[in-house]
Amino acid sequence: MQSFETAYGTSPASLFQALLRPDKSKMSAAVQRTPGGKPAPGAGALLRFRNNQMIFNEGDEANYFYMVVSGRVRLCKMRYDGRRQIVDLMIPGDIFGFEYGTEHTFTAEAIGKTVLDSYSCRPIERLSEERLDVRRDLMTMLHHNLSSVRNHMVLLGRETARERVATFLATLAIRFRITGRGVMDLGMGRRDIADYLGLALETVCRELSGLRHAGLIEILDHRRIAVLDMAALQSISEGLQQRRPG
Amino acid sequence: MQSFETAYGTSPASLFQALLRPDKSKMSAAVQRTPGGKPAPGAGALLRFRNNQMIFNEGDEANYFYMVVSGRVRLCKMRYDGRRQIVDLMIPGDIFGFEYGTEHTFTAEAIGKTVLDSYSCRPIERLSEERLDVRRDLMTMLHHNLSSVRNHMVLLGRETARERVATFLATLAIRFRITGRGVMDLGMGRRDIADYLGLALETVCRELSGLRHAGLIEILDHRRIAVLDMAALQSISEGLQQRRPG
DNA sequence: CGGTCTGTTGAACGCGCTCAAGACTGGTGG
DNA sequence: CCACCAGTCTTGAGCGCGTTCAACAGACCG
Repeated sequence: MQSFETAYGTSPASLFQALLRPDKSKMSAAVQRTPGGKPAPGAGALLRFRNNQMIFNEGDEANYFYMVVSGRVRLCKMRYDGRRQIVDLMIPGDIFGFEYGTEHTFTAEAIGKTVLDSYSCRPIERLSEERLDVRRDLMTMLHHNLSSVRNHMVLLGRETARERVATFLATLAIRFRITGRGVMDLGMGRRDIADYLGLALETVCRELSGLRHAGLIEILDHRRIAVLDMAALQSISEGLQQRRPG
Repeated sequence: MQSFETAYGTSPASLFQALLRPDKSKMSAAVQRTPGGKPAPGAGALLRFRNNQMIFNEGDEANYFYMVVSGRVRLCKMRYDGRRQIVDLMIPGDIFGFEYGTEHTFTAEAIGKTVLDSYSCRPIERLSEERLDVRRDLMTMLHHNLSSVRNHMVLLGRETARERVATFLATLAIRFRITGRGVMDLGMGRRDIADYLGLALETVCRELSGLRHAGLIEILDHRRIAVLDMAALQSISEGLQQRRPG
């Protein structure tokens, strides 16, 4: 079974291993990594956030970017009437908030108790002007973000509720390096899942119950879910399950 | 009234004016621009596409990128069962297909008769290693794409059908530099609009009819729409119209 | 142990979808 | 030039998925 303490996101962290290499880096805020690969506080300032605490707001000046050490972070867009869309979810190891422009284009909030490593944007911008590999990593990170966000657009535009929840679970499992069976800590409530998947909170509950009754998952407690049949989850996620008979 | 011949996309074209500056550029494939700002064929190879013709497929090796000279291009993702989500729409002046990675992460297809200017990726990658301003423009373009795609996620996840169609029209009008009243050529059919907005084709028809009956637009023919009340369109787009009484 | 927040389940509604028919458009060949 | 035809658009009718509203159960925390 996967340990949550050592689990961390695929996305930009691995890319940034080179970027933030302490030995070669001239940047003072270099990230130190423990042998196990677990993200650990580096020379950047460690910040602690409580549940639902705002990290930065859409429109704020972008002077810092962050790496998740523990907890979860939601990147979201709000509308005046309270409707909310989570555009990305950050898990330990993920990096967010780096803008080449001047201000943040989304709001970032902590989900649960969250620890972040924060870095000033300027040094890395300067570094990227000196070093080719740093530039490549920044570009790769941006492209990776763009690609994953586009995949999520297909989910929001063209998937059924059941498919969305299955995709969410399968994708999260992969990010946590769970291949077959395994337990994972969602680290967030139904409200956040719903706003990420573009569904009502109650629909998320119902679909999770449905997947449980189908024997694909087990709901250990509100936050922790055991994946029992990853293949079936992925099958539903890809729409191979009873859609359009014939 | 806006002339379609001189209209071109806001997004990356203006950013790339500096990038592809012919005088300073060492790249042979420099874009020449007419005084009016209209995108014109440069030293890049001119390619002509017929309606629905594939430009490149998801997974294809990414050796070229393109600028739209005339026509429209859809960037889309397909699912096995035929469901389709258009992740971005390109209008004249827009640039697409530049990947810092190795392969394209989406499919590109021409909508209607379309002319593209094509450029090899390598020269610009080399150029970006020499010139700071080129790097900045590439980064800015990527960030712009990321930001606009995230805005579209809010539409797909949290907007009503009426709001989506109003947002579509208002956004397109702005891209065509229409401020108050004006006529614009959508350049695409209802099917494409539907797949861009995550709706059924019939729903797009109904909502367009609704906006017409409300006096906000006029449908001149299948492709051309006159915007009569831009403010009202934007008001609906932002959800300020009768949602949640009280 | 009480209070509040979160999750679950049921019932009913309604938005947007599906299915279907008809109108319109644009392109083609006689 | 017009007749034809295929493709696209429009509108109607009915349905169903996911939402809303509501009640209750469970979990967490002081």
